[in-house]
Amino acid sequence: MATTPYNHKAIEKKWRENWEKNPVNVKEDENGKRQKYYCLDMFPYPSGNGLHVGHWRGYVISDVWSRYKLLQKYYIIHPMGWDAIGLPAENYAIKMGVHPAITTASNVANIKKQINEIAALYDWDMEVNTTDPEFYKWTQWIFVQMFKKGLAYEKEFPINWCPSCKTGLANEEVVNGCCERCGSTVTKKNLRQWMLKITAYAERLLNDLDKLDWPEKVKKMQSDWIGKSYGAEVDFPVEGREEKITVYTTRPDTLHGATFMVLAPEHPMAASLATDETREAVEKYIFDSSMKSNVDRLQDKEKTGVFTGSYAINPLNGAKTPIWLADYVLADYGTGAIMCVPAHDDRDFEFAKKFDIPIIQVIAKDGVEIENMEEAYTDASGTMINSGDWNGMESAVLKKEAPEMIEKMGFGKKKVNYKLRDWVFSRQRYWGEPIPIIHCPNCGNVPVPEDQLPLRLPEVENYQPTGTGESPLAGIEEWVNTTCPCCGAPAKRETNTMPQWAGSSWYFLRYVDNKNSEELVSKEKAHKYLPVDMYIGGVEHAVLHLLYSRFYTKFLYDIGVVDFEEPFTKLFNQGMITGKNGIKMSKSKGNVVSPDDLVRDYGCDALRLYELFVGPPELDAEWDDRGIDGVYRFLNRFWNLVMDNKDKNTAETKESVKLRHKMIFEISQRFQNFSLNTVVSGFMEYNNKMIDMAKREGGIDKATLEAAVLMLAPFAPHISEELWEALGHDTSVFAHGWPEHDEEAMKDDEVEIAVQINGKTKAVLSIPADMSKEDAIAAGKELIASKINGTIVKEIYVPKRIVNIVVK
RNA sequence: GCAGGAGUGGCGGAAUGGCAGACGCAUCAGACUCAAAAUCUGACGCUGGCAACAGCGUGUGGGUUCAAGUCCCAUCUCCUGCACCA
Repeated sequence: MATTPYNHKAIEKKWRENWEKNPVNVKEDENGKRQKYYCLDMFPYPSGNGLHVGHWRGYVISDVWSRYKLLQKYYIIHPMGWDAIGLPAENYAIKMGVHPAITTASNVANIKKQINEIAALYDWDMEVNTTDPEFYKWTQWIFVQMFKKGLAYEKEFPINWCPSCKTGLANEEVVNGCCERCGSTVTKKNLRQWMLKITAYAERLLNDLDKLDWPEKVKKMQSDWIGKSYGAEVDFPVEGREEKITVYTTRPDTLHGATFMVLAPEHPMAASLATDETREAVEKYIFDSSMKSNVDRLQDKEKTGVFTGSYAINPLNGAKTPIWLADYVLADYGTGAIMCVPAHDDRDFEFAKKFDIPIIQVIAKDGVEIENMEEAYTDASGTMINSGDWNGMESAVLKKEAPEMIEKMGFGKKKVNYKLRDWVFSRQRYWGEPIPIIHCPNCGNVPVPEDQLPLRLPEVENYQPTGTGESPLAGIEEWVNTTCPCCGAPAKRETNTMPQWAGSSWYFLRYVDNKNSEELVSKEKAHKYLPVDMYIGGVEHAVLHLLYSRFYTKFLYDIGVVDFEEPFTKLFNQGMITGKNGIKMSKSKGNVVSPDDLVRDYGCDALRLYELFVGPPELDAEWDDRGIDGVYRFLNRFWNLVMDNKDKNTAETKESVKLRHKMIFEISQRFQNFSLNTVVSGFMEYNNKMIDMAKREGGIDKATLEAAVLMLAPFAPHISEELWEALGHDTSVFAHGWPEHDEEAMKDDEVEIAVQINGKTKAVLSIPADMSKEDAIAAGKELIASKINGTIVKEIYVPKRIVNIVVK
């Protein structure tokens, strides 16, 4: 037995203090000997609830990976900070009845303490906090640069409005018609807004996804969100009028089958198309639609619509095409008007059936026209029928060629459309960065001069949201009233604030130069330390934060602040830790597991190991406290193994060297595959093997123990440091390099093979590893001779694995 | 509806087409102990058998292969995302 039992409390205390004095991370390249590795966590917003075991997991994953890279002789950028400005923090403050500045400060202090319990490599010199004016100075500076480039602009239009959060929302923040944060049904409100022209970057945001080492799922979500489609705009003359109606279609090949046209009720021409007979119904429909929320529109699966009384002329074949209004057509996509081909589109088919509109099939599979169509034929493959000159063409070919043909015929043009909309960037709330714009009656919108940034958020008595569409800042006269920086005339400040995403869109750049008062980040540091090599966080930010950050980075690239276009080279989404039955941990469910007790009883090292042992890091896992006993027992057994054998000077044997190199090889490979749960099981597996060997041979050599300690260090840094010291080292385990395996030393002389008949194992046989095929088969056959009934038709030998005798 | 992921013992989960169930939890038995805990040793997919052993087993049904959890086709269930984007 070990003379000193494993005492996690004493060891962890000792090494915390030690690291405080002598940090283990190397922060420089040591004259080119090391390369940088920037491993980043999605920074938390400092909630008052503190951390649970689920939060730990992401931070443990990133720290294990950082330390692994450190052992691989990189120097590590591994910072942490606080996403403390914005709605979540403000809502919490309102709930507590305390000013957000106070709650965020105390929450930050609290969570920082909890995060330190993880014993991660975080370099607190790099810390940033989005509420710090020295930080949001640059958040505002970026806005000013965007304004100067015409990418930040003002617009009044009906935006998504959350009646509970009392603020406007970006499209990305609306999930199934509800507020992403609070779940309230989102309504429309006509408001003056600041917008960011993210659509100007749609193509680049889409194309550059190819460059990224990101989960395919996230890339897909982003490309779906950007939603590029190829098609054509087609101009339909309106019978008896000068104006034309332009529709957008991705299926111009089906133009001959267009039997009606539908405009969104919000279309500018909608009301004017009514005739005396239809006017009343049309106006009612337009009014009713305007009263419907987005959710109602989505939920009413039954199509509604009204005939305007007017007709358009199909420019291709001169057919008279009735014009309808219907709210299944979206006003803000394409041109807000569509041509309808009921034979080949489900929605148009449903509408035509309901309102008894003719259906003309123009694509036929194998040239056969369907009688009594019961559903739309949406398969794009087939040949054209009922299509004049186009008859007989392959529809797939025509689909590609039609836009240009239409362009040549002079009644339309090729057109690419995106689902992505510009970003509604202003919020009618207090706890956000003030938008640095001054409204001057003479000069219009003037940005706050850069030397006057940061534009500080004023102290205010009442920070409750007003709900009127005005921010609480609008009530502070002395703040609102100012003078124009251009002409000196009395002017008013913008009172909207920025959304919570503003700071998080670029914070990762600031970590590496967080005290620079002259620049957002110096060119040298940006070049040296950025971009982020590994970004770790939950998948919930797939189209919010991660899209915005890419947009910001591309903009900063365009204005020469950084020399790369993509902020996060590799992305890893960790799975969520849930309570029993996969229920999300939350205070209200009462199923939150706090790490505090576990750290006290089992130690930080044990919890770090267990966080990853519960399952593959990318999958969700149900938390079960009982399992932590297993990793704790492992640590104790490993401790005893090292302590009992460290001073024995056991000589290396061929077997112990083989064991060591196999261990190094297998664990390294699992690390490399990011299979962190099997790395932990690998520790246990080889620990068991080392214990057996030590028992069998009276000891185990030191080099093998050292290799095991080194590889355990990223997961369990405290015990590893202690054991490393016990093995006679006076420098940190992290000053050493990752062990290398030797192919030759791993080779087995004897291997066990399975001997099968028709693929079923009948016996196991030990043979020399280099035995010939013929000999192996002969040996296998001899062993199972009594079980072979029938004639042998084939004999298979897979080296070092299997002999299979095929019998008929 | 569309897209992506998953389905393996009592449980969490392992398996470059090559002995399914590594590793761990729980359970059971034994050792140590006056006793318990801790620790150590062993058993542990299902069915039949005292046993050696035999048969069956990776959601379901087919297929390819000497050999399939793994590849192909079909199908069911669950989770996630998107959802009238023309």
